[in-house]
Amino acid sequence: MKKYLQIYRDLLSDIQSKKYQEGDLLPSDTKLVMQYTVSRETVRRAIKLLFDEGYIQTIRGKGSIVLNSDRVTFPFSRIESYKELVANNHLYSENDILQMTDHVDVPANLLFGAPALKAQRIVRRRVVNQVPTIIDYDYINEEVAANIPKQAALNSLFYYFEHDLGLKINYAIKHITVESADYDDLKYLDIDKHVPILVVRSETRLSDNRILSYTESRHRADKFSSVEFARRHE
Amino acid sequence: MKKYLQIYRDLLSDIQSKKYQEGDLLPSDTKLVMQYTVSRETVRRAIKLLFDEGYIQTIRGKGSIVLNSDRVTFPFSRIESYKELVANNHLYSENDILQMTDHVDVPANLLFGAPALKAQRIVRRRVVNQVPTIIDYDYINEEVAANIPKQAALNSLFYYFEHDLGLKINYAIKHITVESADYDDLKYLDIDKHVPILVVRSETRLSDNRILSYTESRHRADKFSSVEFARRHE
DNA sequence: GAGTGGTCTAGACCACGTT
DNA sequence: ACGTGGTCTAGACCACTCG
Repeated sequence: MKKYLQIYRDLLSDIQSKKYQEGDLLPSDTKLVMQYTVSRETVRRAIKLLFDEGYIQTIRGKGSIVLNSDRVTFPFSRIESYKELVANNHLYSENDILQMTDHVDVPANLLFGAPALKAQRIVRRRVVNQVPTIIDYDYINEEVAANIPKQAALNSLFYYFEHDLGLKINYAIKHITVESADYDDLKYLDIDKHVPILVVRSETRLSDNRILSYTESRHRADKFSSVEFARRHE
Repeated sequence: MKKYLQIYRDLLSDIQSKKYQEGDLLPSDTKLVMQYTVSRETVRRAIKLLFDEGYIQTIRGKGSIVLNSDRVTFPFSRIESYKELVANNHLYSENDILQMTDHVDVPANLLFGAPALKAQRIVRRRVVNQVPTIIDYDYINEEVAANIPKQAALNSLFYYFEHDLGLKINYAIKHITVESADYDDLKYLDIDKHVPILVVRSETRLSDNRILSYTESRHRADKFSSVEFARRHE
């Protein structure tokens, strides 16, 4: 077990359980060094992680202040599976599989500079609190994963990729726009044609930089909300 | 000058100038240690920064691969001033000041757990490539900055805060939704009432955790596009 | 086996805030 | 003056990729 991750998780869990509340100071570097009997750089790695993810604010000469981190909902700047999203936000949700097709072409112009690929196409609808809210079109690179079982698509593709196939998902490039509803949006989301659609098109890559999938996620914009933590650089 | 930042900037500039192209390997840690005559941890700080911001992918046993980073446009996960946005995207843009008012109340329910504050209200319109595209409502905390000159609002509030006032901007919490156009949207953006508005409401904080401002940024959604780099955690 | 990145140590000096 | 976080050093061992 990586030591800095253990310290990070311990502190994070204390923040999330409100043991440390907004405005509180975390234990100082020195205290954590003694408590965990590790070197200071190791402690600082854990602190840096909490800082990067917006859980704390570090102030020199003072300490590490806990910030308000009660912000979830649909994230742009991290990869989260729909299943995780539902769990984190305590939603009630159901999935339909609308289609599963093999050997579909994904043309290069949909991807961010990557060559075209053969994929398995999976179309799913997410029903949140009884309301049809999202249609996901997933194109899974057949060179990475083929013949995906229906049950994996019903449960969570990411869970299947990570736990069953042992794939390491690394990053995605997401393109966000707002568009008009198309025929299938009207049909499957049961909306009026004036309801806008927030569209997230993303290309997901593995740790070895292979393309795992291209996904188009179409959200009823009137049901959409996102909270992001943004830092100022340099 | 911080050594790791110098190394970071040198490498970043080589990436952006295409000296290192997509798929190329950066010099190894060992080479950078020799080149800059610094310790390895210092090199690794620079590499970690490039990794965190999505410029490279590190692969153990192999090296640091340069990724495609031709993605700009409106960012959610970083704080960027409108002026910087325009420069990075090579847009042609003009600003109108629609209103400047002193001593406006910002009620606590607009903020993320912070108490209400007195602010200077600045309303501006951004005209991008001749098209009125964004209306920004800024509420600047009067305890931090008061009597902001008109010229600062015309040029860049962030530039004024950072360079003229010496303030250190740290982070923001942004709330993103899609809404219908209101009366002022129709009037100042000159749009049809069916054009949706992408709304970003954000609370910006300084390094000492004081609130700098609350901002509501209303974008013509049909002109909006954003590209985000997202990582998978744990 | 040689080279790569990932983690860790035990020190050190500095800038800053509080007392 | 003292405690805090920020940076840096000169080592070390490990897991991994590649020829």
